[in-house]
Amino acid sequence: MANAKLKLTELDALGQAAECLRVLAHPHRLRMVQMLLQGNYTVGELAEACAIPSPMASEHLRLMQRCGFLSSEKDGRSVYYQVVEPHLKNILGCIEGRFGVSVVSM
Amino acid sequence: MANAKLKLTELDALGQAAECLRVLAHPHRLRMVQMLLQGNYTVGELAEACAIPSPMASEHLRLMQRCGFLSSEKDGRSVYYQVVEPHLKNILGCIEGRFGVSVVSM
DNA sequence: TTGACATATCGGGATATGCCGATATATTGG
DNA sequence: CCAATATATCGGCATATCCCGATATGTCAA
Repeated sequence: MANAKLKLTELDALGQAAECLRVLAHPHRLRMVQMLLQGNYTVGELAEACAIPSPMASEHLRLMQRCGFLSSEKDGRSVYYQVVEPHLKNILGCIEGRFGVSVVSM
Repeated sequence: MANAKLKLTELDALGQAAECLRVLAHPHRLRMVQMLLQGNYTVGELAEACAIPSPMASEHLRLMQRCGFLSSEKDGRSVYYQVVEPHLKNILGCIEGRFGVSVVSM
């Protein structure tokens, strides 16, 4: 396999990609992204759906916001988060294709 | 956003997905997968492309093999690895779309 | 068989991450 | 103002991960 034409991404860019994947690589954060791809939710609603206390949900959301996945919008004493990274939809689609989804009423 | 119909993946399945993403979330492992999606390479060739010693490449490859991403095939004193998880192609496609690729002769 | 090479595995030290309790900062209603 | 609610932040402990040096296994060539 020597002297082949390869399409490669620079190693430092792959370092950034790895950082993004590490941020995504958590079950609660994956569920939050999965929900936010389908609608608007507050910190408290996301926390409840993950069965974790709100402060911990807030930390996860802040982490995803700092790496450019999410943005937030304040409304009264609630804060709504939205997905702003377009590639997340595709990646979540991969995960859903591999690990399954079921329809739930919330 | 209450009483909406949501498509959700079970939390324990998302835990498995998160494990897979953590395995993938490393620049050297990403480069190895990127190369193996385009051809067959030995441990030594992958190590050289990542600028790391072969024993470390071997550890990365074993990790990816244990979680079902890769399989290996021995040929003399070389070992060739291949991608066996079909979703990796799509995920790497996302990463390349987001972080870029360039054509390289190796 | 010996020496060289390719790959695999082991042990440890530095660093990062997840989680939790506690506390802090808004915002609303009474 | 006061109490209650929603969100954010801080300190620290337990654990996991990364990387490296050293060693082990397996294969070939002479």
